[in-house]
This record gives sequence, structure tokens and C-alpha cells, in this order.
Amino acid sequence: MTEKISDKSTSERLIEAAGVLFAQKGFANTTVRDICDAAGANVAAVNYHFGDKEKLHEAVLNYIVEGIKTKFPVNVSLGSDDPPGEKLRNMIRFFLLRRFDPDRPDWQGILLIEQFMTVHPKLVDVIREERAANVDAIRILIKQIAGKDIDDEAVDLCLGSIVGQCLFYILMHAPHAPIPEEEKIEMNHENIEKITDHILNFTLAGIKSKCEK
Amino acid sequence: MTEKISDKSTSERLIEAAGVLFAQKGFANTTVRDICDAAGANVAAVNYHFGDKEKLHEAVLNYIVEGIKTKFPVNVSLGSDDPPGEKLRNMIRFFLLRRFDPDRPDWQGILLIEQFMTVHPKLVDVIREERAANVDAIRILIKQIAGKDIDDEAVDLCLGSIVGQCLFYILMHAPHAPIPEEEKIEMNHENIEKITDHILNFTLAGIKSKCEK
DNA sequence: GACAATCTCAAACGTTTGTTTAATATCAAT
DNA sequence: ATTGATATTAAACAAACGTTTGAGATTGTC
Repeated sequence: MTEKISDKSTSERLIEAAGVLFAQKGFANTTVRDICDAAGANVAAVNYHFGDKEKLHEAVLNYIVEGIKTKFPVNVSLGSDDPPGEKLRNMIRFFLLRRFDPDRPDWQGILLIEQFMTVHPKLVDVIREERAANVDAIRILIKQIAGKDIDDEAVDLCLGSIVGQCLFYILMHAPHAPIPEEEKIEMNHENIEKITDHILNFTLAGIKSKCEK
Repeated sequence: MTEKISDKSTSERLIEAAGVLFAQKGFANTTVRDICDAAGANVAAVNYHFGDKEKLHEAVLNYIVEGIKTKFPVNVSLGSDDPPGEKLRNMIRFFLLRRFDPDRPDWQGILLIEQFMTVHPKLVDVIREERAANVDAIRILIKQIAGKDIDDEAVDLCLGSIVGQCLFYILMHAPHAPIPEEEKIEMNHENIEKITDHILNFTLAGIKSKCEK
């Protein structure tokens, strides 16, 4: 009698085992035998529960995206009457937390970032929709912060600066990033708040300097 | 009699064909048969000239790195007596040009960026060395711009903001980035200058706001 | 032209891969 | 207890892969 690795169902164990391995070694370098071993399942389990390896991949990505979208709806604060700087701060913070949520296993964030380089066709639409909405929201906030005298080109440049600053922390924690481990900032709640404040203030100063010309 | 695809040597043609395909589909998804077909060579050519597929990979990466390091030595301007803002501008500009050099085929930049996610062991040392030198240089410039009253933590936050802003443009042009093609800014010389100036000014304002607290 | 070194070629080899098969086990409902 | 749907298993399959082989072509040198 063999010991069960966890009390979850086989398909759940497969999704989580696959997620860890995909994040670790990439989709192409992970074999279904690896996955099934890690999940304590038979080699045929992937095909029985998901059809094939590709569909398991889709299931893993959906599993992550669904969780993140409900927990961190980036647009949530836009309806309130907070000042635009406060709203911008919320968006920056959620953007970082989507990758570094301490309550979520790290492989989920890693896998999502990897999709920046090689997006899965099934995810393209979901990501693009969300992206378009977020980009529009940030553009509006930038205009509100800057006042009226800022042209669209300048708005887009500022948009790039905001997103870029967030991307830095996301990328520097990619598992194979060429950065010595000891130089990586630990992304706990305290540091995330600190970084969020920095990005916000840095950005506010940058935007203001933009319309004083 | 079969037509030669180019007048370059077989090993050169293999490196360039492999580079294009690796950038397009990734190392694992590219077969040596694909490479040899594209290079107009026999399947055995990879093994004859490089030993195996992995060593060809290394050869491709070396081929790119050597070219970039000699053409864009990021530290080159640090010795001069230009004002620190000017030096920072040069570093930003070179950082962007390393990826977007209009005189260099695009796959070279793409392949290098992909290494951010899954660094090849043979490249880790080269990249880390360069990175450490560049990071030190930028830190010094930030301190010079800020004056004396800025602590090390603040310097590192500003460093992240600078690198992040550059990364944004590099990442948004990854071949599979979830960004509609029509929204990508064309990275020609004119726009690179424009973006460089923006990042510089945005950063200068950000740094100054940092030491007025 | 003869020789040796270098290179190219079609064919085949041994593994690894994702997938399928058919038999067996599990379990709820009647 | 029997039945039928669902799930798991060991074994095998076919295709694709990186690599090797041995024979032939090409090239440079004397």
C-alpha cells in the first residue's frame, strides 16, 4: 500500500506539481513523467485528466490567473474619490503584490512572468484585456496628476516609467536572473510598502517636472 | 549541384541560423534539423563543427556578447569630466542601444533578453561582472547628482528606478510580449534619443525629490 | 597527380518523449 | 451482492530527437 502524497485530488496534485516544475525548468524541459512522479500519480494520469500535456499547461495557467484576478483586481480603487496619487499608489502596490504575494507559493508568480517572454496563446486575450484596462487607468491618473498641459506622448513616456519601475523588482527576482542572491531585496510586506512609496514619489516628481517645461 | 545559401562558412551560417531560431522559438523547441536546414547544411554539421547542440548554443551567445561588449562599452564615458547627468545619459542610451542597435539583427538582442529568464551557466560570470561594474558606476552618479544627504537605501531605490525604466522598453519589444504590435514604439535612433532624454529628466527629478525630505 | 587533412553527406542508431492500451481497482447506488 | 461509472496501473507504442557512422567529396600542399 503506497502512501498518498497529499489529500487533494489527483488533478489538483498534477496542476500544482506541474506548476512548480514549469516554473523551475520551463514547459519544454519538464516531462510528464517528472510531473506524475512529483504528484504521486501514474504516467497516464496527465492524459486521463487533462487530455495532453498542453491542456495541463493551460489548466495550470488558468489556475493561477483566476486566483490572482479575484484577489488583486487592480482597477478596484478607481471608482472611489481618493486623490489620483492615492489611486496610483494602490495600482503600483497591487502590481507588485500580484508577483510577490507572501500568501501565495512563489512558483505562481514566476510562471506568470515567464509568460512575458513566451505567452501561451490561450492567455493572450486575458492578459491583453487586463493590460488595456490598466494602461487606460494609469493614463488617466497621470493626466490628473499633471494637470492639463501634458501631451499624449509625454503621458505614454511617464506610463513606461511607472510600469518599468515595477518590472525591475519583478524581473530581478526571476529564478535565473543574473543577480547574486544576496543582492536581491526580500519582498516581504514591509519592503513592498517601502518600494511602493518610493516608486510613487519618484514618479510624482518625474511627472511634475514634465509639465514645468 | 545545389545552390549555396550564403558565401559564409558553414559554422558561421550555423551560428546565425541557430541564433534566429533560438530567438524565435527558444533553445528547447529548436531542433538541430531545423538549424541545419536553415543554414543549408547537413544534419551532422552541428556535431562536426561544435560537438553538440549545447556547445553551438554557447557559441551563439559568445558571438553576440563579444559584438556587444566591444561596440557598447557602457563604462566608456565615466572617465571623462562631463557632468554626472551627462554620464548617466550616456549609460542609459547605451543600455537601450545594446538591445535596439538598428545596425544589428534583432534576434541578437532578443536572445540576450531571454537569458534574463533562463541564464546559460556559461554566461553567468560574464554578465555578473559587467552588471556589478555598471551598478557601481550608476550608484556613484546618483550620489553625485543627489549631493551628500542621501543614504545607501535611497540610492538603491533610485538605481532600481533607472534600470526599470530601461527594462520596460526592452521587455515590451520581446517577440511574445502581450502588447499589440501597433502599440509598440518603433525603436529607431530618433525615438531612442527621445526616450533616453525622458528617462534622464524623469530620473533627475525623482532623485532631487528624494533628498528634499 | 598524389597524398593528407578537412569537410559533407545519406543513413542509421539508441534514447527520450508524449501518448495509448487493456487490465485491474475503487466506490457509490440499487 | 451486482452493476456501472470512474479512476489507477504496468506495459507498450510510435514519433521525434540528438548523435554517430562510414563512405565519399573537396581542398590545400608538395
